[in-house]
Amino acid sequence: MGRAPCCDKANVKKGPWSPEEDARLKAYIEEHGTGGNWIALPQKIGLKRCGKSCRLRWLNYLRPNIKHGGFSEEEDNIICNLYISIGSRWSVIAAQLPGRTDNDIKNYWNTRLKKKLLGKRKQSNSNNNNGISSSSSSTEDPKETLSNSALERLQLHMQLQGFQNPLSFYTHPQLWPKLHPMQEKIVQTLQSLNDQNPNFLNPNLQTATATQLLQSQPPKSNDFFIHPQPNSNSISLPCQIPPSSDHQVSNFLQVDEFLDDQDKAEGFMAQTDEQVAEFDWFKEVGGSSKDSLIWWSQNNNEHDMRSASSSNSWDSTSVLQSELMFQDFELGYNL
DNA sequence: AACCAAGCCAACCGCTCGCTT
DNA sequence: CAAGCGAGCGGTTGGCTTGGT
Repeated sequence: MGRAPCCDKANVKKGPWSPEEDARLKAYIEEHGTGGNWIALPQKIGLKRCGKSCRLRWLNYLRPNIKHGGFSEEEDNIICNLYISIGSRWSVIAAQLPGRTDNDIKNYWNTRLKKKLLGKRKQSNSNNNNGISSSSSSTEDPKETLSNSALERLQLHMQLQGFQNPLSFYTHPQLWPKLHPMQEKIVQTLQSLNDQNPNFLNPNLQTATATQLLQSQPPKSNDFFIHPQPNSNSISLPCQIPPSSDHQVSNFLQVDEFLDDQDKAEGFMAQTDEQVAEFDWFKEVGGSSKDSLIWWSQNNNEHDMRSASSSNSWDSTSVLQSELMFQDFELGYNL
């Protein structure tokens, strides 16, 4: 069935709202409320606007107690934590930040917070390129063919979730569309680290604030969350970070040391061209992680314990998301 | 001063969900 | 049960601003 348009597009004004329109809409809603029908509202007021547009204007701008800009470090941390935990569910994230709108948070994440993390990567990467890894400089480098969005998702996922929660995804083979050989190396190495130091991953961890959030606002039907499997192998999942910033930082430091060790460890260095490429890729992700994790841990260390919403647990985002991510990944690598 | 690129953000678009008929 | 509809959501776009050359 076709869907009828919500309004007569031809007779609807688009673009920025004038102060007069704002005033009319605000005055009407403050006096009468929305009446539960946004579609009919603009006609009542005499505005040539789509009902959806009115709703958006009210929610994102005219509504009382709206804050614009000036995000605090604490808010940054909450946004980052929740993004990693639940993904781009901006309305859920916004619900944890009074006065903030989903649109604001989404814009803030896309324009600043994400770059705050990835910017470190670029800086780190350019430094690395002055040294080793010249073999990946070809324009045919598979990395270059990976779409930016996929690369960002992959990097952020690896940086912020993977290293926070190193095995949450990788130790569920049934969830893997297909593993890149480098990912297998990562998993193996992290497993090895965990074998050496059981505290590297702590299986006996507490529940997630983010999970609780999602229980109050359940995921959509096509979402799927990874839950602990009591009978799984030695490394139980998900590896939720215990409610101690010390633990968190400790894990960061170990990852940091791990990455440094890998930089130095010739034994780990790839021997074939393919392996060199893989290693370059790993260094790119890993190198960025180091810096970002430092930033992350520092900020978390300063602020995370102050907010109940600032969860220290790291539920996986949906498999759908991960699969899409790896579909892009596969395309990029032509796996 | 002029031009260009990047950053930023308000607003739009199209989709899904859930309620009503 | 299916169709119709509005609300809500997340992704994307377009235009303004800012900074660099």
